[in-house]
Amino acid sequence: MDLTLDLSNTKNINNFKKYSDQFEYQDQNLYNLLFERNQDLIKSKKVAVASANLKKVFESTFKLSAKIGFHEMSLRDLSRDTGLSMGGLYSCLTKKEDIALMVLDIVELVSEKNNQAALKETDELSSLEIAIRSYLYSGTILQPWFFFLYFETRSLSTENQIKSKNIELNTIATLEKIIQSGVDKGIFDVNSSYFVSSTILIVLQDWYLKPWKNKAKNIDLEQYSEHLFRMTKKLLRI
Amino acid sequence: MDLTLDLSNTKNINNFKKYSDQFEYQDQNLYNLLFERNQDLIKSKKVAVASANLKKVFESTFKLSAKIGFHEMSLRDLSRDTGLSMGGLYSCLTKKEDIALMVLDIVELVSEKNNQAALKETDELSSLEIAIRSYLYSGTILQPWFFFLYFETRSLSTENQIKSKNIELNTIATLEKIIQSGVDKGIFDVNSSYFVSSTILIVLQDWYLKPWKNKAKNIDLEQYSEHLFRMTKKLLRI
DNA sequence: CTCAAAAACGAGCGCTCGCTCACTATTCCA
DNA sequence: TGGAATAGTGAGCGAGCGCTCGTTTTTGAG
Repeated sequence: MDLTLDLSNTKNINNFKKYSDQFEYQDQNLYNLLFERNQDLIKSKKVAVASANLKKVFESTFKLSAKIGFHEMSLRDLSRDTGLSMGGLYSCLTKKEDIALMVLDIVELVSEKNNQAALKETDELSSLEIAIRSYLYSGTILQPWFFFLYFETRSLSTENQIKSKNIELNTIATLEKIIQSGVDKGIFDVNSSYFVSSTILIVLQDWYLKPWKNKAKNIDLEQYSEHLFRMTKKLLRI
Repeated sequence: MDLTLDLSNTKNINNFKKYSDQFEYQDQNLYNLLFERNQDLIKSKKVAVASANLKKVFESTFKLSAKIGFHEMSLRDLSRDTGLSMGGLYSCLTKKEDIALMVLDIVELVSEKNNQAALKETDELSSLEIAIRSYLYSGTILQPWFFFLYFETRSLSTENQIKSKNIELNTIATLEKIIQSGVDKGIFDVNSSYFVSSTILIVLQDWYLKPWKNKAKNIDLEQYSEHLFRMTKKLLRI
C-alpha cells in the first residue's frame, strides 16, 4: 500500500473535501493498514476478516471509553457492543492494551505526515496554513483516535507515554521552526515563537477534544480554521 | 469560616505572592473546609483527625492518579501510599467516588470566586487581567485539583460530568462578557469575542494541565502570565 | 459434496477490585 | 484514673476483571 502523497501545494488541501479525498488513513484503508502493521498481534489470517473485526473493536472502544474511560470499559462491555464473543475480540488482539497501542501508532503516523507536509512548503505563511488545515482536517476525520490518545495516554507504559507526549512536542517544534524562519526573514514579528506555537497547538487540540463546545456555538470546521488562521496572523503581526 | 474577601482591586493580586497570601483554599484551611462541607460523608467527629486524613488521601490520590489514572488506582494502593488502613480511608469517605466529588466541589467553588472577582471590576482590561491572574494563580496553588478534575471527569456520573463542563463554559462566558463590554465601549476590536475567550481559557488550562512543557522551556508563572496577557491585548487590538 | 483450515464461541480460571465489620487501640474528660 | 466515645485495623466477602482454551460453526479449495 502506497500512502505517500504530495501535500506540498496548499491548493491540494485548501478545504476539507479536498483533504479528505486524498487522506488515506480512513475507512477500510485504515483497518487494512492496522492489520498490516500489527500482524504479530493478530491471529486472523485474512485481511477482510481482521479489518472487519478491528473496525468493530475501535468503533465500540471509542464509543464506550469516551463515556466512561478505557480502563472502566470491560472486555465484556466491548464484546456486547461489538457483537463479538470474547474469543472473537482476541482474534485481533493479544491483550486489551493493544487497542491503545494501535491508536498511538496511527496518531503518531498521521501527525508525522502532517508535520512533514507543512515543512515541505517554502513560504512560511502557506506553511502555517498547511499545518493548521492538515491538523484540523485529520483531527476531524480521526477525531475519536486523537481524543482517545489524549485522554488515555496514562493507560500506556511509561515508554509509550513519552511517545505520546513527543507527538505534541514535535508538532509545537514544527510550528516553532516555521515561525522562527519567518521571523528571521522579517516577515513575522513575535515576542516568543514558542508561546505562539504552543497556543496554536492547543487551539488545534481543542477542536477534537471538545467538539461539543463548537457545536453548541454553531461553529463549523471551516469557520474554526478561519478563526485560528486569522488569530495566528494577528499574533505574528501580519 | 469566612472565606469572602475583596478581590475587586487589581493591586491586591497583581503578583503570585499577594494572591497566595489571601487565598483561603489551601493548606489546613482547605481540608477543614472539606470536612465542613462533607460531614454527611465523613465518619470522623473531630476536624483535626478528619482533615489530617483527608490531606493524606488527596495528596496520595493526586500522586497516584496522575501516573496511572483514578480508576486504575486501587484503594489498596491508596492505603499503602497514605499509610492508612482500609478502614482508616473509609473514616473520611463513604465510597471511592467521593474523592472525585470533593475535587469537583472545590474546583467549582474556586472557579466561581475567580469569575465573580473578575466581573466586579469596571475597567475591562483590568477585569481581564484579574481573570487571567486569579485563574493562573489558583490553578498553580491547586494544580493537582484542577488537573485531576480535567482528566477524571469521565469517572463521574453524567450529572456531575455536566457540572464539570459548566465550570469551563462559565469561565468562557465570563471572559466573553467582559470582552463584549469592552467592544461595546469601543476599547476592544475583535472578530469573535467567543473565540478569543475560548482561546484564553485553553491557554489558562494548559498551564496546569501540562506544567512539564513550561518547566522544560524554563517559563515561570509570571512569564506565562505576562505572555498570555500580551497575547490577549494583541487579539483585542490594543 | 468433502473435509481440513480458519473463525467464532463462551464458560471458567485465577486474581484483584471496592467495601465491610468485628475487633483492638487510643483519646479525653468526669 | 476508669470507662465510654472515637479512631484505627485488616482479613474476608461477593462481584467482576482480563484472558484462555476446548469446543462448535463457518468457510472455501479440490
